[in-house]
Amino acid sequence: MQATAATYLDDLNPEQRRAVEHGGAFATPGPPLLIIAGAGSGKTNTLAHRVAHLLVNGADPRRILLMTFSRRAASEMSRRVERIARKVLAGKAEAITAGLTWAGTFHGLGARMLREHAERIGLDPVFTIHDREDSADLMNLVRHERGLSSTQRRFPTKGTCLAIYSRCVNADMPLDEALVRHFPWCAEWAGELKGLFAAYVEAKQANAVLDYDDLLLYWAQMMADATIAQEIGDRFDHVLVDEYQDTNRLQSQILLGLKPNGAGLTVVGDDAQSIYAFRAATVRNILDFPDQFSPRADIVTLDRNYRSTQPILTAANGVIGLARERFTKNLWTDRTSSRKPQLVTISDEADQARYVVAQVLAKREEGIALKQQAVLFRTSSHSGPLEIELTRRNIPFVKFGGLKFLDAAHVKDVLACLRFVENPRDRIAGFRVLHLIPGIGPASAQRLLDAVSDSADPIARLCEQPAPARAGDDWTAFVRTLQQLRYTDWPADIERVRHWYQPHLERVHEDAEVRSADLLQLEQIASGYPSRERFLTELTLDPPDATSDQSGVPLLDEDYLILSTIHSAKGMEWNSVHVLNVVDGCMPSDLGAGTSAELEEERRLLYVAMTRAKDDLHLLVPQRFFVHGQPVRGDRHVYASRTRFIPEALVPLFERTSWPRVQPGRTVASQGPRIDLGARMRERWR
DNA sequence: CTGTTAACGCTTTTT
DNA sequence: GCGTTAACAG
Repeated sequence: MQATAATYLDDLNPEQRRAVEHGGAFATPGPPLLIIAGAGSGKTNTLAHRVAHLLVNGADPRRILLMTFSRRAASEMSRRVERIARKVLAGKAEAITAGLTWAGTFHGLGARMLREHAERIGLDPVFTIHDREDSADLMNLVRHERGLSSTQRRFPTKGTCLAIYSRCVNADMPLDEALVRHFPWCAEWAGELKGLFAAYVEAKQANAVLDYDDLLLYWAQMMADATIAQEIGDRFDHVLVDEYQDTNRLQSQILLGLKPNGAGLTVVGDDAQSIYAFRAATVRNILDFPDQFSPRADIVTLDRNYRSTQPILTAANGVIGLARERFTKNLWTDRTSSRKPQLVTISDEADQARYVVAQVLAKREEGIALKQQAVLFRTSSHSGPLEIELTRRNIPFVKFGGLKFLDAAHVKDVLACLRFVENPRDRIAGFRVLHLIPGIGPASAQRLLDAVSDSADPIARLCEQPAPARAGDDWTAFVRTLQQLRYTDWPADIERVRHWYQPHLERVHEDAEVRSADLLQLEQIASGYPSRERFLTELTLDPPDATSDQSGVPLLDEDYLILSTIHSAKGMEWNSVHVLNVVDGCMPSDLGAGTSAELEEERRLLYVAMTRAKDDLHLLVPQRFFVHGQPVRGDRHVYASRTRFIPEALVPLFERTSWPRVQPGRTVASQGPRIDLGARMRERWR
């Protein structure tokens, strides 16, 4: 290696460097490697250095498979790789990292792999992908057809059915076992469920659609064939997987199919941050990884934390230290500070929102941009009161996680129309579109779909159908649009759909203007994709993940506060972090406190939230919750208590405060505004 | 058969 | 407070 080339590794600590240089600096793949990377230990940086190191030393970027948890993580990785590579390769770096085309999520890469091999595995190459809601709709259809919607005793809902199905697939678990372990209340329906799932699979095949699980399942099945597995495995010299603690059985099968002896395989993760067991991720994947190979995979542990101050880390270690299972490492740092994390008692959620706003504005006065601050919560809806307060005070924010723009009915309508012309066998899409036309209800829609389903060109056949009795002009307009869409013209297609849809939008929805703006935005997004197929696929697999108070994400140079579910905050960091509702019932969620495994996952969730903070951490404990489902001015409430994950013994690791500050002898009414006013004055001149 | 209304029940985290 | 489903009238 040239002496100058090594300088880009100089900033790494010895363990990081060992991880980066593992297997020798050559184009030939080395033995398997497991990197256990604690929170804030420079994991992304290390992985990016490893990729850059491989490239600098002659690895072919097109032969590197990089699997990350989200699309965002993949592009962040590519960005960093390029930056590092540029130090050595200067102008050539960009061209080389541009060759890094196999970087993305398991699901995204799976879709691409399957489309490439579609013919060989008997899949229609124009298959479309169902998101969760579409899958539930199809499940519901099948459920209905099989007479399961009118049973004497209530049959599980479509959502539950899908969850059971998904669990079986992702955990590679027989139905009976999945029922006993995760859905005991549905066990009496085992026979019916089995029949339902068989019919659901047939329906998907008849419709030429894949659901999320299929992308992994088909891929894994494809890898079970030795010939294809070798062919695909041989396309890659290096396979790197990020966030390995959050992968499931199916994903580890795929990985093993790609590289049976582990050569060129690198996985990175942290067993203490495993928070996706609810979708069948298993921490066993990471713990058992080394022993799947002989000789055993090498392990590098990164336990030096560069992110948080010592008091924050000590508190987080305290929380995770009470877990039932010991973890593989203890984090340490040399970032000293005298400031302990705050444990703040507040009266209710409204005060919680006011407190956060006051603190956030105060921080900004100290020079910490809003973007450097985040508010985290267990459940998307927990941020409701805060969102109202932020909107009222005109503070811009962006929210990650929870309900997405793509889940809105009007957006789904437009997408369904595009999906239907792309894949006319997709009955769920077809049904949704036909149903929009006034005068066409469920019966007519089914009849129309039946009439064309056997045709070689269903769209053409549909256009020839006589107008349904009460549809009239609306039918004519629909047919005209379909004919325009038969041969794709991208992105003009989406504009045509929008024009056709506009009158229906205005007829069905009160707030047509707002929704109409959303559709314009969708059209904007669409223009960034090269084709209709790519747009539909990638939008389903990587939906834009932020929503904000204005429609659309604020411009990049604007400053805005980050609101995020803890799950969506994975891998991120901020100077200042507020965690909402650190009370029993929210954390752990009372839905997730059933089994001890679920409870442990909730504990790790709090750990993940706490370790996002660099300098300042506030855990908020509102004492009173208003109960939902009562008259507007209702006063029914429950009292909550501090989360069980911070028992009395851990309290000394925090600074306890309450807000508004209670002074003896004063009544509540006389306290509030004192702290707010300063901020409000400043607010005026923003 | 379609569209409207009333009652019901459930309610996390995400690819 | 929400969306979904069942019942009912047109």
